Amino acid sequence: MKYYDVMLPVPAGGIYTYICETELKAGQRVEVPLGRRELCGIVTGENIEPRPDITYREIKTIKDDEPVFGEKYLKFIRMISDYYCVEVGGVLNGILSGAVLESQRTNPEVKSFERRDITLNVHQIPVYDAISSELNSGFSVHLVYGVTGSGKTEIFIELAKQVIAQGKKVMYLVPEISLTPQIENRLSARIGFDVMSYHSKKTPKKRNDTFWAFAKGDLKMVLGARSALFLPSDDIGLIIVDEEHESSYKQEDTPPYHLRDMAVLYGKLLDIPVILASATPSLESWQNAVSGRYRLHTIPCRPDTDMPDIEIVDMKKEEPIGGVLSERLYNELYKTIENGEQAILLINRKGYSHTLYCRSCGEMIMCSNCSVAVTYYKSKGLCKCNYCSQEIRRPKCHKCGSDDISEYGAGTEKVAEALENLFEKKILRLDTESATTYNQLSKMLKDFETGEYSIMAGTQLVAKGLDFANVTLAGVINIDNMFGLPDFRSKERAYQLLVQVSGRAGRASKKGRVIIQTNAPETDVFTHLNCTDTGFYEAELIRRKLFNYPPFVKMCRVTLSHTKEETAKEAAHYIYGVLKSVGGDAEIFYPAQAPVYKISNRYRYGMVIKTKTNSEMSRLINIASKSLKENMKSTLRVRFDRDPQFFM
DNA sequence: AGCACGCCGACT
DNA sequence: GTCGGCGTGCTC
Repeated sequence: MKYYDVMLPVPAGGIYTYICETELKAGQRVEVPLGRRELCGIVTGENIEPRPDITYREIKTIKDDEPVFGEKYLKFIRMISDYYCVEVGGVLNGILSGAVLESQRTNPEVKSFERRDITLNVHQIPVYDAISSELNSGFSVHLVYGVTGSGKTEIFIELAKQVIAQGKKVMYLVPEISLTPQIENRLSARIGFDVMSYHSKKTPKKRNDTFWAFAKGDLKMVLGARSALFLPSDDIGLIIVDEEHESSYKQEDTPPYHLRDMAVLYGKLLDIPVILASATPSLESWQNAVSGRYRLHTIPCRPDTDMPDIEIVDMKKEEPIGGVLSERLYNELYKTIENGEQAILLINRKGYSHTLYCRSCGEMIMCSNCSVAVTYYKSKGLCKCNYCSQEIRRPKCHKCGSDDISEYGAGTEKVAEALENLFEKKILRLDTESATTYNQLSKMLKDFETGEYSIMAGTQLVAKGLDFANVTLAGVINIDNMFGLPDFRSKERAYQLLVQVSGRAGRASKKGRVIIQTNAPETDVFTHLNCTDTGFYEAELIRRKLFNYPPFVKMCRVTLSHTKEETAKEAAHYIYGVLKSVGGDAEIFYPAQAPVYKISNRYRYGMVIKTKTNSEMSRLINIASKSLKENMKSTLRVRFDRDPQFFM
């Protein structure tokens, strides 16, 4: 009879000790009683010093004959726990679905078939060779920098084949995989084995199958979203993070991890290579590449493909047609339709949102639980709060009680309406409201491809990797509101979005045109939009250095929330005092109401910490966390958002 | 996270 | 009188 520590998905703690008659190894799953429920957890090891003041209970069932999670995997969880100041139970809860943790092992078939080989071109071979030579030299990070369509995927496939041939496994991580399931088949055909995908929109059954096929079965390569990084396996040989700059890689829930950073950390722990890829890298990765920490591999523009002409239209000199289009963009759209070609229009939603206001007193309609304006969804005929998800059917003014409510601003719906009136044609509207499921989206894309629509107008979704041969015009209706956001990355995001939209036009034989409407044509993001022009990066790095922003400093946003405003405020000031006294040369901002100071009836205060190094940040937030636990009410919630991506 | 215990408001 | 609201604290 021995005592074993078991890691459980319990947010407030995580490690509990149990008695077991059978000999157990770290990494095996067990079912244990906790309070009056039963939970599945992972054995982390034997406990040789059980405490006399606790009556230990017995492990109920042993779910695995052999370990499923390796020692390195368990270490990885502890590292995430330390880095983000989240208990291991909270980490486990946030990275693995409960259903998978409780699942019974399955043995899904992984088919193999004759693979279709492709030879790499002269631009791909040097990159392949450089990375290939380091596949067996332990940990290294490679930043592959090249436009969409430059053939990055082909390079990764060849590298993956090499890793698989050595009996190791490959993780291929992409943002929003649920929107592009075709690539699963494309990869399979090229690899010669089934490649399964793993993401939250898959059915629990399919997720379990992929989990077991990768952990214990014959699945050699998994394609997945953020969560796929946490599929355990003993012999992972390569991790690829595509579109590494995507901010959707940052998890909003606990733990607030960034997939790219976790992939690099895991790669270091496993001592294997990690590939990051993007046409528009994050400033963080770019700086790591130019400083030599990461190897930079640039795929040059293909000389045989004409890059689109990019034109900036000064909207200050325009009288917008239909309230949205410059004369230039209107004429080009007209010409495009007449030539039987297609156009993609980007409508940047942020700051242009369809909020509601009261016609009698002018007040904006706010959510009753949160300090944000509600958003109006015309197609559904209701209002919704994007923070607490509350829906309101008959909005009323909170100030004067009037129900004479009107909409304000122009979202995708309004722009699409205006365009339909101008061109007397149906416009395909593409955004996360009009395309909620993959099937819906898939149908819309197909309808566009077959030429049923001439114009596709939508949010950032239209910029993401869609490839239509007949699209010759890309238009940006509005982009300026992206610059004004209270976020040091706003320029970087605008730049990345513009480069991506530009890449949508003229991808086949026809030359493309890009028209960008703006009120600030002198802004420098517009001047470096061409393929692998690094001018923006150089200028932006200087600005980041000058103003002390990442990648030159480490950042953490501390948010404290409580149902009583005073308690949240007090806690914030208390922590500020603690940090000031131990902070050394760290920059600690005076606490203030969070940008959204109330969410779901909890008041939020926050402050930002900047330090020179990660280890200094770890030291500070660990002190803060401990001090809060000892001196503050347990109902107070603290969140340490390290390397924050969003400031709203 | 769940789940129970416990202490205050309005109702079969 | 009790039903039920959610604040508080614990689970090996």
